[in-house]
Amino acid sequence: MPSAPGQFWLMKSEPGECSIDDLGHAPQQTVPWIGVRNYQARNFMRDAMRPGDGVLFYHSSCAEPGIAGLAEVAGPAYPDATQFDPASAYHDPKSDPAAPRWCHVDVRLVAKTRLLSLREMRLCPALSSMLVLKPGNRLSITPVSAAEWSAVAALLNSPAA
DNA sequence: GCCAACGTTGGC
DNA sequence: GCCAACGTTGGC
Repeated sequence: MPSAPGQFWLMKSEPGECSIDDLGHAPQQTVPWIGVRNYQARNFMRDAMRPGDGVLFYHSSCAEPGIAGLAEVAGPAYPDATQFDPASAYHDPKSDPAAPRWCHVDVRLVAKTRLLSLREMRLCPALSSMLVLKPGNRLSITPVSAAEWSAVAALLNSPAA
């Protein structure tokens, strides 16, 4: 656990792209959070995240969506190199190298946890305010309140429902 | 594979 | 600056 993170976030990752185990096997257990092409999510990383902030690592678009581990923001945001790579799926021809449009932070593993499934999250009244549970929410990065973070931590420390 | 939600694009 | 069309996300 981060000792005293300033803020908390939930970050979605498709396990086929980068799972919690992929994060654990990465150098320094840290991955660059490349490929975000949504302005709101970018703004969270660029303007609001601080090194040490707590991250709920969430598996999306998979058989068992849910929180798979805890992580932390490893450093400040910097330009996403893939936006200038024509061979990359994340290439953005409209981005000006003199004023890069997309940036990202690095994310470091804190602890792999049991899977707190989306289904179980929905059953917990203390989590009902979480943005990720709102119908139709597709934002890949969402802020998490201290109360929500604590409630998630409590659920992770108890057996699956 | 379906489909609802919603962000982005582009014509006007 | 409106808004319809389109593309993407992501749970089911």
